Amino acid sequence: MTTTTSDFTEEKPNQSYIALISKAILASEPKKLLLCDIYQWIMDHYPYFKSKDKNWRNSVRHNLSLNDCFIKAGRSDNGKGHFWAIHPSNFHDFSKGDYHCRRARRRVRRLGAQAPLLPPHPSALFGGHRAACWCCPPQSPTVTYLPTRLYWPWPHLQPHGIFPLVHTPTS
DNA sequence: TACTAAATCAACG
DNA sequence: CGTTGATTTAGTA
Repeated sequence: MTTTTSDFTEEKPNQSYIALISKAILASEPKKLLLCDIYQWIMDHYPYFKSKDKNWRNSVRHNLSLNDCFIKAGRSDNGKGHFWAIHPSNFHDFSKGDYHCRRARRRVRRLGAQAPLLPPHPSALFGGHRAACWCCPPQSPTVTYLPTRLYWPWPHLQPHGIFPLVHTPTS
């Protein structure tokens, strides 16, 4: 049929940017995407964002940078920026459609407002290292922190499935 | 009303 | 591209 109903005025989806970004990332096989691919996924699935107005891209970048639930997961091969992934502490909730980012935002933190970061659940041991699993709910209430929020925090651990290792931050 | 999460606009390196 | 600040808006207590 013709695409004469080219939806000039497609309504903006009532989903948060966190939800949109997360869906894009989770829809990918390695569960990580480059910024440009996040753009593309959102445009492919929500025609509203195909408009000339590209301010929404700023908001996407803003959310990636600001929210702890997004972490950088390595660099692309040819300098197209970072891969973006879901923080393990949020992976399970996000996978089930709960996109509420309860944990603190980077930089903009309020006293006592930072929720404790959940550890990976020790489902197995590999080479003396605790195995992390992004796909299973955390089960260990004993560990109380994650080393870092910006990068995949456990370079020696592989989540459930095929994930690349990520360099650790140097700070 | 006050508080907060999210959205928006935008400067900067 | 990625961070960050400032401001506004929407939802809720």
